[in-house]
Amino acid sequence: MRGAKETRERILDTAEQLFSENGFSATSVRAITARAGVNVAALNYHFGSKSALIDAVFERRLRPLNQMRLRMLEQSEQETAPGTPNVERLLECFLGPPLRMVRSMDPEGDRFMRLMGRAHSEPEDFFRTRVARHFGEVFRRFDAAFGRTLPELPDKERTLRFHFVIGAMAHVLAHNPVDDFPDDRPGVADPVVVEEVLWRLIRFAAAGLRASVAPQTGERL
Amino acid sequence: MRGAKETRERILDTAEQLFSENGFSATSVRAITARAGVNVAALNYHFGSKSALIDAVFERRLRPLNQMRLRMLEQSEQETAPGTPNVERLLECFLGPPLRMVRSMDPEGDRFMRLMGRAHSEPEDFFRTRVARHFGEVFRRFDAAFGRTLPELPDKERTLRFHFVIGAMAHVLAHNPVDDFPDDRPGVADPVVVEEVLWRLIRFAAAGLRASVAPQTGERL
DNA sequence: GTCTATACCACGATAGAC
DNA sequence: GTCTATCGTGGTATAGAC
Repeated sequence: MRGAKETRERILDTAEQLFSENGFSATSVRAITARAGVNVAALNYHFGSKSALIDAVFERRLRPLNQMRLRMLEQSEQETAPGTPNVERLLECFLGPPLRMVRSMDPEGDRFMRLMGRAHSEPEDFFRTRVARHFGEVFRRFDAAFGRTLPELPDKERTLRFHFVIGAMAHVLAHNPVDDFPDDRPGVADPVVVEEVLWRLIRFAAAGLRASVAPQTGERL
Repeated sequence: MRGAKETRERILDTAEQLFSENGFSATSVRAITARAGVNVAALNYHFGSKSALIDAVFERRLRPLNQMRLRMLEQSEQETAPGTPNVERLLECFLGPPLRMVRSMDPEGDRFMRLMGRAHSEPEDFFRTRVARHFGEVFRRFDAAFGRTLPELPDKERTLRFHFVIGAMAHVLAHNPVDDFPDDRPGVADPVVVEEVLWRLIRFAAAGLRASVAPQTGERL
């Protein structure tokens, strides 16, 4: 009746929507296939399992997003060569694509980014094995770039601070306080609000990354 | 055969352990009751549902933790009266109790804090309705305290930055990069490492909170 | 009031017909 | 490629022992 491509894509869309609304485990494959108008077994045929379907949902969105991050990173490094981009510029390359995907072009981007934030705290081996597979290279590339921009910062300290930035980003993506931010509740799709929050996050993170590595001893109180 | 108190407590302990190891949905009530040595219906008798059991697990740990936070906040405000505590001091009151509960006194604390980090990204209404019920007052109290310490910062900006701090904290709690931090892999229960990471997070967050509210216009690139 | 035994229905996954 | 039938397991509800 329909082409295979179409069915696969529709299952993907429906799954992404239901996952973002109710979470992964609360969403049954029967609910997905029912709304997509296909048989339960069709899902298993195309994806093998519910777990693999979740993989596919992430894969579809994450690849272009991370490609965008790396492309922006390369461009910013070329523009500033032979020097290095400043911290704010690096942060925009890293935080801009995911933040702007929330409530920008398509409503699907919004849904998916809520999923992303959520995935950062999934059961032990979820984030590590699935998301980290795509995220690993991006993490290392940006971690190295930060190292070039902040050469005085010890490696361990810088990497830990990068983790702090990722945590702040994930928190914003998961339950976005973006909505509650302005006084005059704009439309949820207002790109101005996203841009404001993005730059406030960049400024916050830049200050944290640039903080001096303190003497530490006897600092309590 | 056993007292009700004992059974309830044992279910709670077992559930906390299994939840932290495998996540909420991956842990079946049958697995919990089997390991606890009680019947499935005993769980439903004491807690009503799996969802309510999750509530109870959080309730038991979160109450004393937030009491500790508020007690430390009050003490720091008394000690600095009529002035206000500095940002670092406030952050220690807020971040210290949860961070130190990881790998400090009892092994249960470790398990539970992984759960806490995980809960920050649960399906839409999970964190908001369950955890936020206990967390709401603490959030408002500390948000107000930060407002007194950083009076020049606009309210919206400060609250958003507080969210960034919470995100960084949650990320550290969930998958703690604490373990990977030092070169010479100490015992996982080493309180020195926790204290180091705590202070690095405090320093990072303090710098971010103190960052100037920028002119913003034309800041890109 | 505290708990066990057990039944109920929805879930994820699979085998096999078409 | 798609569907039907079916299996094992999940959360929950009920009956009744003590």
